[in-house]
Amino acid sequence: MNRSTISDVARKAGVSESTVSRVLNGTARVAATKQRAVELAIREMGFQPNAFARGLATGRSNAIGVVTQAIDSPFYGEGMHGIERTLQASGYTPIFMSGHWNSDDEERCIRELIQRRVDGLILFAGRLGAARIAEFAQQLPVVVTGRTLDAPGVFSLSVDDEAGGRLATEHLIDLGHRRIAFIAGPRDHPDAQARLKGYRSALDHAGITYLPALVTPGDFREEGGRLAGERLLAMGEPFTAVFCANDQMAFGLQLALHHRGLRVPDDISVVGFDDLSTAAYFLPPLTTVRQPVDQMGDLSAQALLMMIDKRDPAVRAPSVSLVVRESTRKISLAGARASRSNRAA
Amino acid sequence: MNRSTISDVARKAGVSESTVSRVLNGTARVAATKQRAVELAIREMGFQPNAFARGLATGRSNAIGVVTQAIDSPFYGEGMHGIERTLQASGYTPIFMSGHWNSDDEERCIRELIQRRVDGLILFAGRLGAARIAEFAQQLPVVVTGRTLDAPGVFSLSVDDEAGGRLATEHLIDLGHRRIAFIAGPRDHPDAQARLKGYRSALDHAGITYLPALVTPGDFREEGGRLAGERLLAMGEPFTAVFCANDQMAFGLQLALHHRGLRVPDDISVVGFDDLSTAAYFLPPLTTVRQPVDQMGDLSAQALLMMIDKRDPAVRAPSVSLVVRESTRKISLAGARASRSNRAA
DNA sequence: CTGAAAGCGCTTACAG
DNA sequence: CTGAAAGCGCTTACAG
Repeated sequence: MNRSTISDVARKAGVSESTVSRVLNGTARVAATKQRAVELAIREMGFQPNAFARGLATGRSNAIGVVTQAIDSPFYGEGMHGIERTLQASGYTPIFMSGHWNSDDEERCIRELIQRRVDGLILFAGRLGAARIAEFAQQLPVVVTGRTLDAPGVFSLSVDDEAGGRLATEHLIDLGHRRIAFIAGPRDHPDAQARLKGYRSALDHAGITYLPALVTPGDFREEGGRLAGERLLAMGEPFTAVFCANDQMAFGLQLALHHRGLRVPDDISVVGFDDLSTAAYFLPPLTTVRQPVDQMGDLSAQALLMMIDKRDPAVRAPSVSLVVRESTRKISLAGARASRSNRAA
Repeated sequence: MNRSTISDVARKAGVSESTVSRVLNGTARVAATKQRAVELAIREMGFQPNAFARGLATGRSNAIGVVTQAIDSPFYGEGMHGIERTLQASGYTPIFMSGHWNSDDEERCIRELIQRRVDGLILFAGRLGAARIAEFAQQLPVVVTGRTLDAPGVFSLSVDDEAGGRLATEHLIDLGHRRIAFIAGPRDHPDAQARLKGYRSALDHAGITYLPALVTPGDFREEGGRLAGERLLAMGEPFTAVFCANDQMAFGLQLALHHRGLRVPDDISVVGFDDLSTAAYFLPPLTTVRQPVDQMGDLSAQALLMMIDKRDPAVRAPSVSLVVRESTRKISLAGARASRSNRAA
């Protein structure tokens, strides 16, 4: 418990504290003999520099605050993994905090992180208001993903969600589907709104009329997808395919279908959004719009690192693409299917 | 960027730094007028105390180090969620780091955390050697889960994995299965070893001979389960059920079965271990041995908090139980199934 | 109830 | 190449 300090090391090695600090940080040349003496002392005493003292002296923490909505989400998990990966290479430690889908918690996290003097902030697909974010950005560099936000000190990185929504919907249309349901994301999520827009735009282009009864909101989680699926089935409006605003809801939806005895893709085609790594392991493997979430994590970390270095963040968001697997199929017995899903409701 | 300090606040409020510190921490009575003046100054200046200075002065960080193997794992995700939840209620901030399934990284994480002066350490289902852990435990309280480790300063919390392995296997035996394959976890994971032991013990009790050809190792991840499944099928040794040492491998296994045209549970019954929240959403919903991972997180955090308080950690690990869902079924056409799975190989 | 002062453990000009 | 000294921003006995 009685941890040794730099002065203990200095005494043992017969040098000054300054010298110990220099070998610790490699910040200046030190005579080879002293260097060795210090290193030996450090090893023998098991000395571990106190990051608080260091941070207080330097004004830097070598830590990055990362706020997502949940530590146990597959979506945020992949994002955090990307962030962790690129931060590690540069000597920064990420501190992950969860906003739990409400902006109060999100703001609390940010304050905590600022007190801990993180050198920068990544708000990964958050929902805190733009004004608040802009305020915080006056104190430290911040990058936001999943939205576009123009303010000094903030860099935003987001994928073309609308194009993704269009891609998914067009794929279903190409397979002959006309009655395509949509399970939307939370209304206040910018990316969720964009995906809905893409869905409607694809419908328009194909001359398919938009039916409000085929659109129902979800919460981006499995349970929300399941519930949405049940609502859809109860609605009585026939459909042969459903596009879900994210993969997790697509998983949940399929449980609802399963309970009704409906099979994917035989009875209903399903498309997701994200391409979580589990999408390929789901049964049937899920057709989805790929947005490389881990790569978004990498890129956001890279951008932040550049901002901390006072450089311009020169990264570009990856583009979305359709990954066709086994949850979608050409509509063959359209009438039968549609009526069957109808009857089931 | 020019953040205000406690002395700025003191000047503005017309009091001493000590007084500001007292209202900040509620550590002593302060005259109501001064109290208000200080609070006002704090608000107006947007003052945020510097956690480094505070930590240096108090010797405490109000942070807990948590090392798991991966930030994007569903298993560790649930554990981290539990930890986060109970820590939040007590004002501690968790710092999550990932060991990536190798003890070097794990040790690096611990050192980093110690430098940041965390007040305690939770090693959640890690694999670092007992000796190293015991050493670290001399510096700060540590709780380990998923293993039993007797050393001063460490508290271990683990579920009865052997009983769980027995439960799963007995369930399959009760359904009439005799040729039960086992996809094991990493050899160096104590909990993985215990589950294997449970499997063998159940077999023994039922008078079923243990067939090495039906046991193959995995890595606790989906891809490892898929690969293990392919090895099992290639082996040519017939089986009608498989017990997987965790849920993620059970998911991966089922992709391999799907690719061979084998259906669960019609052709093969599958049991997992953990009962991840996704297990209920998988298709078919997975029969599995439940160990409440989030609760293990809660409990480990509670135990650590008690240790930090110099109290005896008085928590007991939850017990495991079998959750029967739809991935297991009574063997009916045993011969046919077995030979079919054989032929497929 | 309140303030002056010492101290926490580092880093970093500064002088040599 | 090296050391003495000041300073980072708090907290906390201590004295009143």
